[in-house]
Amino acid sequence: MKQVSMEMKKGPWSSDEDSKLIHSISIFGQGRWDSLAHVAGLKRSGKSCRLRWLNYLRPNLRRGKITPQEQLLILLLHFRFGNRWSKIAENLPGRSDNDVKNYWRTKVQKHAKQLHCEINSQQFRHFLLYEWMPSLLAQQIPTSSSSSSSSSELIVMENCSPNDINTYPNANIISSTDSFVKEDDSNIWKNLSSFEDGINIPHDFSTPSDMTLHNYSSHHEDDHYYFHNYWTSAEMPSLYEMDVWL
DNA sequence: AACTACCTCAACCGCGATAGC
DNA sequence: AGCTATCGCGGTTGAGGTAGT
Repeated sequence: MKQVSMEMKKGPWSSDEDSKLIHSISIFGQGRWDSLAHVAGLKRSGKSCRLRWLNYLRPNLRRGKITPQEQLLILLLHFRFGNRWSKIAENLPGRSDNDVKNYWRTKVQKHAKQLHCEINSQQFRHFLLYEWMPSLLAQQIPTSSSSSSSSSELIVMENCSPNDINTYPNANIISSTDSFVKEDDSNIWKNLSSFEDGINIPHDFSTPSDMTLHNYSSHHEDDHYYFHNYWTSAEMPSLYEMDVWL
């Protein structure tokens, strides 16, 4: 029988409570949150402790405004995953699912409301693709000076055509929201296979004339360069990560 | 300066999934 | 197999801050 908790504290956390939780996690690690709350001497539910840790206390959390780059990624990933906030947050280092959810509710839903359209309507989708996302893209600042892990310069590809990827002979697609394989030459889009949401692309699919590849971020770790890109064509956005080692 | 409206975001709740007994 | 505890997720709320009047 589940013990009915007496005098469980709710509401904002004090710095003393934070310290106790951090100290306990440093000793016992994450998980078993109810017992963790107990050994920490906190009159909090395990649930509350878990939330406090994940959304506020854990290391490497990013604070402050969601950057245009992150906004773009949220919009793109929402096309793919819908309201699966934790899935979206996995792709935003240092951001919690709560951050993503809050952004969506306070900014995106509000905007849809102002436009008097449903958030999932074709009209709003069109607005996102052809107005909002391009405006976010325009706010991108090349990140070559922000790199910290290497002295090499970052390569930033902006608004290049799909085939420009072939200028990087060692480029491989390492993950993608769509499944496709880079060709040695010719048309890299040839092997675009299928979309999860049911729109099938035939294997002899050739690069459509209206396809545009956008780069919105790049970073590197050791010898690897990561490019996050998306392409737009026929109202179907896509997202992929390209790994280039030089 | 005081009031109000709006915004942000931390925290709670309910529920389904999973693990363990 | 069934029950209970725990975890994780998405939806929602509300306190505190800020901007506007």
